[in-house]
Amino acid sequence: MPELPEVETIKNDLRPVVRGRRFTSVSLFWPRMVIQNSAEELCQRLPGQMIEEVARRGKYLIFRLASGESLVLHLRMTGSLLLRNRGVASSESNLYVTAIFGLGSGLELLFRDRRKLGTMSLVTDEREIAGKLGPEPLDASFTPEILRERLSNRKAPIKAVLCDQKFVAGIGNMYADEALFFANVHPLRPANSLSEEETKRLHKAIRQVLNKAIDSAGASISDYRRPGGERGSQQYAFYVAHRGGQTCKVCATPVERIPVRNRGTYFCPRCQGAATCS
DNA sequence: CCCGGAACCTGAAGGC
DNA sequence: TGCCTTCAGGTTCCGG
Repeated sequence: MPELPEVETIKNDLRPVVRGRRFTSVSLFWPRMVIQNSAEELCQRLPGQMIEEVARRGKYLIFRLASGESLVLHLRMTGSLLLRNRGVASSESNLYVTAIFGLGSGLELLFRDRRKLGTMSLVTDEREIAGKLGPEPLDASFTPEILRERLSNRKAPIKAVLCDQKFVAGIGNMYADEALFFANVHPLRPANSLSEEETKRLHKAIRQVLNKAIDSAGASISDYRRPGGERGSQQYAFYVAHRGGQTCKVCATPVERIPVRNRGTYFCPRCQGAATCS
């Protein structure tokens, strides 16, 4: 599941390769993935446009075009991007392809998506999408004080609030579990019940967990691959995420799995205390 | 505004 | 072996 560290890795890998190139063609095999505008409009307007920059906002990947427009992609759960040279196609890389972008001199960017939930749109202003998101957790402007203030009027479980993209952008199921573990906070705690000390720990844990995952090029627990096809390695370093039935790396207590808002949630019942008291 | 649940999707995994 | 059900989770939409 691509979250902030995975999309950041994709951005870092793509940038040196595609910056300055033009979209020479686009083929859509699942037109419903185009949102905001129509598939026909995107196919008409994108070819010929030059890629000035590749950026990330939350879990969105953004191709900033010289025209001022932006192509905005979201990989959702099973989407991935693969760079390849035309002609060296393997049958494996042809699986689940929903779109192919031509990038000139035989280079292609494939959008692959087993469950077809990924999206793309061509917008005149990237803020049409990025503007609805909460703060970037790795920005200097995201301070412990900002986090505490934003938590103060939310009483939903802290796990659910961390996964809310309008609250903070880029955190999903895996990294919410990891951050709560390192903050020693139970995932079911009401968000507004965290003490100042716990909020500071959570702020620090969010940054550490995300930065460490970026250093590891993300976590390939599902379909996530880097644009060159390589896997990330962060999944091997998880403390609780997707480790149900295994023991806590800190205290050896079995890691538990519970549903929180219908999302599989992993935590250590000893390190992360109780759902109610603080 | 806040909260919880359904819908969108389909391969994988588990039960019988 | 094979059919059937359930699960996976990011986002959007809807109702309370």
